[in-house]
Amino acid sequence: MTPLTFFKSLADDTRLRCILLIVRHDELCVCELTKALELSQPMVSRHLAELRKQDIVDDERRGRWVYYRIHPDLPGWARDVLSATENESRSMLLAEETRLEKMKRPNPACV
Amino acid sequence: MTPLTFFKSLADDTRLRCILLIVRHDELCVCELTKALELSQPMVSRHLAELRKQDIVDDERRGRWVYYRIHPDLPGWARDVLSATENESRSMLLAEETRLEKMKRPNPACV
DNA sequence: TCTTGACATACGAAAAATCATATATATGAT
DNA sequence: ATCATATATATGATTTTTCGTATGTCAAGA
Repeated sequence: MTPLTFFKSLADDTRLRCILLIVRHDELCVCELTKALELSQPMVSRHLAELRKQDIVDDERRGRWVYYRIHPDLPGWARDVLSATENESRSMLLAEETRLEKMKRPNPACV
Repeated sequence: MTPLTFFKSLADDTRLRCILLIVRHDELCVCELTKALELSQPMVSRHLAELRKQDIVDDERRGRWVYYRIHPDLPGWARDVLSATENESRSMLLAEETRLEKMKRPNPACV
C-alpha cells in the first residue's frame, strides 16, 4: 500500500468515519456502523469492501455478524496517520458515538 | 481544515508529490516542481492553487519566481501526518530528487 | 427445508475530479 | 514601451467516484 492509495481511501467521508470509529472501538460490525453513520447498509458495505481491498481493515464473520477491525498488518506509518487524525476528529464523531452507545453489545439490536 | 478536506488534498498523485517535495526542501518554486515532476506548468500551478486554497501551503513571490512552502499555520496533527508519510515515501521520490539536484539554486535554470 | 436477518455485490445514473489547451497577468530586462 | 520569462486562470472534454436500487449469498432457527 502506497501513501497515495491510503490517502485516497481516507478521502471519503463515509470511509473516514468508518475507519475512525473502528480505531476507537477496536472492532465494529456492519450493523453498528450502519446505525452510527445513519447510512444504508449497502453504502456501508461497499465502502468497507474498498477498505478491505486495500488491506486497511480486516473482517471476521461470527455467526450472522461480520466484524471489522484495523488490519493487523497495517504499516506503522499508516497507523501513525490514523492516530494523529483520531485525536483531531474526536469532536466530529460525537453523534455517531451517541448512536453507538444506544446499541449495547453483545447482541446489538440490528435493524 | 478538517481531516476529510486534508486527506482529499493528499489523495492526488501530483499534489501529494508536491507537498512531500516541499516538506523535504522547505521551499520550492513552481519551475522547480515542474521540472522535478515532469509535468506541464499549468498542471502544477492548478494543484498548487488547490493546496493554497486549503491553507496547506503558502506562497511568496520573489522577483519572477513564486516560492511555495508548508503553511506556517498548518495544524500539528496535519504536520504529524506529513512527517509520518515523508519517511515512507522517500524511496518513491528518488527520480524527482535527482531532477531537482540538476537545478542548483539560487537562480534555478527554469525552462 | 423454508424463512428471516445480516451482509455483499452488480448495474446504470449522477456527480465530482482531472486534464489539455488556450489565454491572462506580472515581473524584469532591453 | 516592448519583449521574454514565470506563473495563474478559464474552458470544455474526459475520466473517475459515488450513489440508489435491486439482487445475491450465507448462517441460524423453526
